[in-house]
Amino acid sequence: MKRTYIKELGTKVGEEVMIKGWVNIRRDQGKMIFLDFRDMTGIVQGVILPNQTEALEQGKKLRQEFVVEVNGKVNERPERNKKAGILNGNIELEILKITILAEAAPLPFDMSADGFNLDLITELDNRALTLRHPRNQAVFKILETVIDSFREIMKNESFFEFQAPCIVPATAEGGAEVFKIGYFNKAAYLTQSPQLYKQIVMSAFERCFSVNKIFRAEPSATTRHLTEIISLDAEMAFIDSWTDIRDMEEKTIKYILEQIKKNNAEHLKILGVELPVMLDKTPTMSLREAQQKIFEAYKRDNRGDKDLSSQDEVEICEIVKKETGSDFVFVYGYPTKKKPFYVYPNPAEPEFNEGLDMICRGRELSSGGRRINNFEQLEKHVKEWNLDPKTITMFLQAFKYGVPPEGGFAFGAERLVMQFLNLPNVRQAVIFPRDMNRIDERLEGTEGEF
RNA sequence: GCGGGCGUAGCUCAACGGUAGAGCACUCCCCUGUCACGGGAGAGGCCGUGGGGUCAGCACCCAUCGCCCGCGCCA
Repeated sequence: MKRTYIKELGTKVGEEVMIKGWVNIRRDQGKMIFLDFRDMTGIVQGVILPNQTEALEQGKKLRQEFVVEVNGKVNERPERNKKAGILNGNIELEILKITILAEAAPLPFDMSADGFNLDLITELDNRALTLRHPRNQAVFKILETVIDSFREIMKNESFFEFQAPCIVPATAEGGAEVFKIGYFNKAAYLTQSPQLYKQIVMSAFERCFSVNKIFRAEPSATTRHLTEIISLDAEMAFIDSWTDIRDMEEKTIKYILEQIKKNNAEHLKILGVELPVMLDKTPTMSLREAQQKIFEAYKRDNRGDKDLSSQDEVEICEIVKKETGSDFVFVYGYPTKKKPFYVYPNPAEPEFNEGLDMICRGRELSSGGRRINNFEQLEKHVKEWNLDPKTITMFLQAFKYGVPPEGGFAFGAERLVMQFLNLPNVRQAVIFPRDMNRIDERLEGTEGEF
């Protein structure tokens, strides 16, 4: 008999079917047993009636996560036993025969919907098992949608997709710490950003994007840092102003939110979360304006700081939410000297640049902005930033031969999911998170020190 | 890196200067309509580790390791 997926059982009332899946839970009533089965499409309740002596005997052996093949008949439930609002709430499978395909050891923790409340460390130490929980699957399905829909909107907007390299020579970008690796008898590094590569590719293709793993060796043990990150990067030429970048970024996020709403309604329901609100026009302000607003509302004077602190990001979002209802805000205009060499200084006020951050629900989700496209200006910045031009020869070569006014942006995919779903820790948005203290297993002591 | 908090059963957590507890999971028994059922019994602990003070410590003090949260750095 051909396998029927659990989601399809509702269309087979009265028919005999065969399903395959896992035992979600057993409710043993003695003379009859209820069993919930799970496959990749959903859950259904099965019942072994008292006259099915062979099936009862098999049913007694089953525990959670046993893998089974079940033959049975799809019945409409008696009226008083119907459950509204859940898949297969109106039907059940009358079990005729159970074949055990694989046994499962007793679970090391409670997988029930109510009891699934694990310490992060337990969750990650048992990833192979916790990945089976609907709540986790909901998160990772949404991450999948984020990446898919980023690709879709980029392609719809005529961006060319390329794969940036992960192994890079000495890095020119300041900021984040890099991982050094052995490369034959030389040193190389893991990329911390496809930034320079996407600018080179843009110089040939006008518009490009990449979905890339990037690596940060920062000793940051926080709820929002990883050492291995999925970076969603875009770069576009022939812009008139940094506001073109903002508009494209806004359009991108809007599309991603729409796709999540469309494709992941049931996952959002499982997680019990509301997506952030994006208005038609997202509020946009300069760094100094943001700091002024914070000063006026909270009497904390950070006017003059080079960037928004974590608390500033929380507060500016509170202010914007209250004033406009938006969960997003763009902040532009950072001190030129405090940002990477390629960021475009505002011609009217060169001490501030046209860098752009997007903040959502109190956390920075993205940074971007307009870049310098004039070769002489770029060379001047390389010198002023004390960079060795030899380490970015290929990058400079692109600009030597003519590059239009341009800019771009990047999102951390995991942090995006974290903010959209209100997860308390970014590790919950990654199936196999890497951080300072973990590569699958916890890194303890000095054993295997490099 | 700095600051704060927490380490008790497989998991999630109580309690308490004087005999170590619950819920779930596990083993066994009962249960014909449950909704990740219900009832009963059992098993399971060097109270993270090492010191110290006390007649007496899981509890108080010190050290150490681990984890969580915040800050810094960053996306």
